[in-house]
Amino acid sequence: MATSTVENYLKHILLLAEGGDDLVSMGELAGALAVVPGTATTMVKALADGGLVAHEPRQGVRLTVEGRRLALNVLRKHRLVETFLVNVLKMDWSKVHDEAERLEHAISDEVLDRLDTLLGHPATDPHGDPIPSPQGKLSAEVYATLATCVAGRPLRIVRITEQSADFLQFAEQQGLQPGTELRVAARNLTAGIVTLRDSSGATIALSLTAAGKILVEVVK
Amino acid sequence: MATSTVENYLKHILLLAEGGDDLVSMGELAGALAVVPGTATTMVKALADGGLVAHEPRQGVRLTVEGRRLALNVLRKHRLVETFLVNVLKMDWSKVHDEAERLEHAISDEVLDRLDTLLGHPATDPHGDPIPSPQGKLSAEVYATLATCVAGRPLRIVRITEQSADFLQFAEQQGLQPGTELRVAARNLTAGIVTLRDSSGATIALSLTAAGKILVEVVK
DNA sequence: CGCGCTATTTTGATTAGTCAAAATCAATCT
DNA sequence: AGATTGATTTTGACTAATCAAAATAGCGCG
Repeated sequence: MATSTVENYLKHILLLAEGGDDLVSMGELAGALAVVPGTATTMVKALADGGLVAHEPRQGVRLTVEGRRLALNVLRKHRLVETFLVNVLKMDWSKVHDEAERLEHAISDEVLDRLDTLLGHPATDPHGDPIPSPQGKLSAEVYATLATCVAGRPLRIVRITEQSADFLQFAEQQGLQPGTELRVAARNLTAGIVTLRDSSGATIALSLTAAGKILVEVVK
Repeated sequence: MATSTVENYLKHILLLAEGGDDLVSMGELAGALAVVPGTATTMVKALADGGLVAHEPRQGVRLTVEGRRLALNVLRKHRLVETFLVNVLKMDWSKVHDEAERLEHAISDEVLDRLDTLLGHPATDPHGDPIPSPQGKLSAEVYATLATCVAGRPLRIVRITEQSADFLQFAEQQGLQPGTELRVAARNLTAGIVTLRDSSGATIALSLTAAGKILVEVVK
């Protein structure tokens, strides 16, 4: 079994490779892991020996097929655990990241699957980030809804999944249409109300049901 | 923060001290932790430096007040996690121990509290072992019920918490009275049925409600 | 072409935890 | 008492992961 240090290196290489090409520099990697560059070099060479990454000296590092498989499994654990902590344990989302950072290395694949079932196979975590599928697909085409996103993150509306004229008209009046950028200001699960704030600073209140019809993506 | 190795040493010293006096020999400790005796000696001296245990050379080791506090916290995490895995995730109880062994070192005190609330502040884990209170009381006087115990463990009835004549008469007819030794043969939560097997090998079926009225302790 | 800047790699040292095997202690048994 | 036995402690060595600081390789620029 990979140590949790190894899992962390793989996960960060995956995340850093997402934006831009898939070759990650030692500087970036060391920064993300909060270690000095020399440490990253040493570890990456060890990972390369184990067949988990390919190291191009002085250029950077890239995941092998096997390394990517492991990295996606860790990322899946991280995001499902975050979803569990927010949706089931009602934890404040600002605290869940650190918690998930430790739990992602401690839970077995079986617990992972059972959590997934308990949560109803969510497609994104509460930040709107996509959860890799069990088969290791990480789709950027999966969208969160306004009902499942935590407050704070800048979002952009991509689709309204409700065709009734009433609803569409209401949405349009509120300025809620594909392309609109906004963020969730507050989310009250017990009251079933989601409050939004658009770029002009105006707030809009929506029922949880209505919010669930509006697909969004995270603005980078 | 104590490393998970330190937490494991403390937890095992606590558990080994339970039966008999509170001085634990290096041999016992090394055996429980699956390390060679020399390793246990080295670690125990380090723990003594940190004020977590008192080491009587050639005699054994005992927890300090602070060490006991930490050990009870770890044990509480272990047993609540086990309860969560069995009651919420419906995991097979034979698998939960190893899982909890890892998770007990990964969850924060906040998650611990929220799990406790989610589970309704259980007094014992699914094995019938008492869960230490948040204040660090580990009561041997807390009993599990036949409704909450997993199958397999040898149990002894200690009390029937139902005074109606009907119920007591039924219990007596089935040979279910304080002192009777038996074990849970099967437990079907969805059907709400618990099947018992007494020392003669006979089986008795009970509703979950009825089983919940019968307090038991684990036979050592 | 050669110089210097910056990122990367190498080197040497450190910490936590471990094992194997040798040394030591204490208690018992003639 | 003296020898034997069994547990405990000590010693020396190892692995994984890290840092600090020195060495090196590329790159662009004059």
